Amino acid sequence: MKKKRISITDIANALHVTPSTVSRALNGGGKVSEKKRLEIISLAKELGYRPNPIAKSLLENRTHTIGLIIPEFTHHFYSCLLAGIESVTSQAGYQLLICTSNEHQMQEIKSTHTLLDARVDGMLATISKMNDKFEHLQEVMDSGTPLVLVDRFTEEIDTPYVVSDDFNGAFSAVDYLCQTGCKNLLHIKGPENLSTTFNRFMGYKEALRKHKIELKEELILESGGKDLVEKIRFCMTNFQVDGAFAYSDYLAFEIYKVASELKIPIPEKLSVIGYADEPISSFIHPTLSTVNQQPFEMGAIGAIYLLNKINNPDIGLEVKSLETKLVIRQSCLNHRLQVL
Amino acid sequence: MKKKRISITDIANALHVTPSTVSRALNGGGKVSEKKRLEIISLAKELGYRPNPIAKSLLENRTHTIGLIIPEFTHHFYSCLLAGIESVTSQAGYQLLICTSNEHQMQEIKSTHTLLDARVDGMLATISKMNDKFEHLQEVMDSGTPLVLVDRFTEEIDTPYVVSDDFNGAFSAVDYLCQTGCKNLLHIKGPENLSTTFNRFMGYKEALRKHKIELKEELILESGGKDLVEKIRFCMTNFQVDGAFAYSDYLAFEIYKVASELKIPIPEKLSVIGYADEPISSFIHPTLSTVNQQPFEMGAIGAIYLLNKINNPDIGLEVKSLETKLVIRQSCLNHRLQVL
DNA sequence: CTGTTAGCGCATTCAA
DNA sequence: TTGAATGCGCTAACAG
Repeated sequence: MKKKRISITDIANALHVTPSTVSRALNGGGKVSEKKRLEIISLAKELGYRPNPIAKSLLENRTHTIGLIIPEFTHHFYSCLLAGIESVTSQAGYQLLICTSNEHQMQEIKSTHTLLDARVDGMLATISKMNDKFEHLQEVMDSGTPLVLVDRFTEEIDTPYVVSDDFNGAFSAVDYLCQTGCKNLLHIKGPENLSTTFNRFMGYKEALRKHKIELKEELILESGGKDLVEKIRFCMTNFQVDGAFAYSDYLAFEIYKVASELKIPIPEKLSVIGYADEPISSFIHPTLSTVNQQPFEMGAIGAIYLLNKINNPDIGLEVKSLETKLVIRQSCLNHRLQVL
Repeated sequence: MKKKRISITDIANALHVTPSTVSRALNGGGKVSEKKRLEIISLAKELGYRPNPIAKSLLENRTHTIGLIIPEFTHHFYSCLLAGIESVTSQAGYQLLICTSNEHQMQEIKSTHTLLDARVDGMLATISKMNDKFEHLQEVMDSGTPLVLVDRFTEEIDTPYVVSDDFNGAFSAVDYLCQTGCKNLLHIKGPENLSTTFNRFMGYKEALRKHKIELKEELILESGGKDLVEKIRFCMTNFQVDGAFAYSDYLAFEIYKVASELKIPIPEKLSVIGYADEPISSFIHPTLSTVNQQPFEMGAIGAIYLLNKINNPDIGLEVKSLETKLVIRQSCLNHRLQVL
């Protein structure tokens, strides 16, 4: 059984004063005689008094709690995001209430309601992949609860966000491939309907354009279906692919598999760049070049934006497209680059 | 500004009844005339009324919230643990309040206070590595807040826990190495003062004893210092090491490095087994054999124990040593096993 | 069947 | 300087 915690009234009774006096003594507000003040404070300490934030929440209509919705926990990207968020919220004295959507819109909607019901002071959300409706987010906005979108965003909702600069991240990767001499560049796209998928694809296209390389539809693969490996195999056997840029590191590993099967050496005959800088990337053989999205910073900045908006609701719309870092490892040739 | 949510009183006023009546109508308790009941319910729905859990918490002295303390977020193990916990708690209608200790005792102590102050209904904790004092956990116990220890535990605190069966996990790994013919078995120990370090070491010893292999002190390495790689190199050059069991996958990778440097082929001349089944293990070359600890299950069971204790404080002490799974991959020879 | 009263723990009036 | 009263939103005991 949870023990009753000692309350302001308990110590008031013990000292034959009223709760109001104790409250004042403890909070410094109002005037309390020095003698009583010291008595009260020392007794409070002795009894291990700790104010009940629940009561204060009810009174102040705020909870010092921030709600977080993420698609899932087990991807390294989200772990880092979470760590970044936690580092700033805990610093600022806020608690973190966490929900997962499992990438399901239904669960995401449920989570927003849970967090709204919990009266969180603000909400951070990475919206799930297949979102096409945003009423639940609008509801959050309408309730007056500050909302910040992280990693993924939608133009439907007019609220601060922090995303990764996918366009330039992809551009820098493909640009590098082109600079090192690749001519036939495979791209494996991400899930449909995701802004990140679109933006990385645009970055890919832009880099090709810069290098005056014709865009070949047959080198652009959707990752959705079951037959991805076959499609990759088909491409690599028929189109002399010498460079590949994948939407994710995991998709890049699919390329590794096919290359190994077809005895195409990486990076000698094929340069590969993934996306996300999963820790695996630096352990796999050959180590995978990739684009680092700085998820920790993303989380931290998102949390800062949220705190800003909580503390000043009229603040202007803060948005950020976070710079990425191209990490070149063994999966890319680079001697041709040095020649340039 | 956070908008005032509509309350039971609002709808009471609108309908010219008292809040009590509304409360009864909405909760089904007590008698309310069918007519009023329907009126109230329909208006509540129309106005989007949602009960304020804060108020209920104050009244009931419980928050439907569970506090969680983990060392950090970014190791895959903890992500899975977290996912396992979340799956159970969300199912049961509990919220998750999360704190990190960053493996620092000070932060862990602060976190317990934060969660205690938040009046969580129960607490799940993975105690940090260097813990030598447990007053803060005793404080949690004394407050009457159910506590369950996960992954790491201490005999100082008499409360339910779920840990991995490190002894048998290690035993099965080393037993396998012995069965496949390894004679000189290196072991890299984990951090000092950790029960897991001790138990895995005991499993190692027991397996050697079973196979009547003499324990050689010089083949047992501490992982603490900076000079680990040198110590591994020294061992491998001087003692014809043909099998290695590391406290973690990452430590196993250190062995990979030295082996590669010394041109000792894995698994032909050296079989290696790590611990934890990090996702990296199945991507690295050669893929690493390891011991899977079932972190998701661990989290889930821990959460179940906690819920049990919350719902029935007098329940007996539930403890579990979770079975591990030996995962054999390319880093171990196995043909000799098949001969047996 | 329904209204009144009281109280969870606290801070903030207003009076004294 | 201190106490008394009020209310945050809700439920429960009691009284009609």
